[in-house]
Amino acid sequence: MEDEVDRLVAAWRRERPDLDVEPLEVLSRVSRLARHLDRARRLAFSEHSLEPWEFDVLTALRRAGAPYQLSPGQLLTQTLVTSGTMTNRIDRLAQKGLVERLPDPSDRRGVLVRLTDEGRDRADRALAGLLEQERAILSQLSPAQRTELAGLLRRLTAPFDNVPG
Amino acid sequence: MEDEVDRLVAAWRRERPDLDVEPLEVLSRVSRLARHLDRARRLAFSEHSLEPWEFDVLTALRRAGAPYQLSPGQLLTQTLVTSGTMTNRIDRLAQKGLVERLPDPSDRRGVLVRLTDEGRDRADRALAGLLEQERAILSQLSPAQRTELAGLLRRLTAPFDNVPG
DNA sequence: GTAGGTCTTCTTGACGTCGAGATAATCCGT
DNA sequence: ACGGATTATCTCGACGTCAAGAAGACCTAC
Repeated sequence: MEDEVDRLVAAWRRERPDLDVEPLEVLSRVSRLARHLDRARRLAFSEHSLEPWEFDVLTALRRAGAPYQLSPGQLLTQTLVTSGTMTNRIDRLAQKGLVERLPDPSDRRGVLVRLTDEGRDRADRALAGLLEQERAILSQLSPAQRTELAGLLRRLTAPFDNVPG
Repeated sequence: MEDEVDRLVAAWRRERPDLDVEPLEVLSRVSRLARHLDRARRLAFSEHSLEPWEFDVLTALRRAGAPYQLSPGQLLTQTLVTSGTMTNRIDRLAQKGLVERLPDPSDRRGVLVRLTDEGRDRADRALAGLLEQERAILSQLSPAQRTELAGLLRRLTAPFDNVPG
């Protein structure tokens, strides 16, 4: 089955036969698939009245385990947004009663963000819905292919996740 | 080499052992990698004074081949943005002299967006830079692995690219 | 102890995107 | 021809993000 990237690559080979556009076969698919996934996630979360950005923050806290609290800085590395964005997200989640800000007892510069009970329930319910949807998308692949794909992607993400940048 | 998604999945297995979170091994990596790629692209394009969104529109037109023109609607399907966003993008690119709007001779509702000579040069130069950067990222994989990865990703993107949605 | 550098979080203003709706032209069945 | 449905593009207001920088707290070497 052909996709948009096949058409895109064919067009480049026609227009710029002097260039080797093979990298696009992988990385353009990654970017486009992520965009499609964003849209699908937005739809799936709307059943739980959650936005994708809310889900990202709430589940990061949920994963931390009891007492479900992390610093804004820790949330940054998990969600890949800037600090200004995170401040804003925490503000809005706190206003909705899904998280609360506490002073960090061991560092007076710092803050701890803690999930409320309602925040935890919302995160748990939305996660179940997301997994169901993702399984449907991945049904195009056999279990072995999914493992293979995850392994290849890890080789690309690891350098980003393990350097200072 | 471990990445953030390995840590994320391990955390879920600890906190929610009742759930099968295997889908995240693939799809969370796709989303996170796309985010890293966005940042890297922004950096690469800044050498050419181009924003990623400008690159996306200019290269779509460049790929179309002479006379380098497409309708706003055709640009939508290639760039995965909404129509309001595309109108705005065309406005700003036209103001910079990189594209121009022409009436569609065969449909008076329609418009054709055409690349100017400068727009074409900018697109060509930025593409070369992007490919160089992407090759560096993909150097983590052998040629055979890159082909394998592209094929697996195509199976996931094709359903999105080939349905009305 | 104290000065300089480094963290951590928050503030601010500009920017780009989205979603919903408006407008205008085209298509199609009768 | 005609009316209704459809299509193409644009308008507008709300929203979320970013980048840069500010303020305060911490740390280390002297």
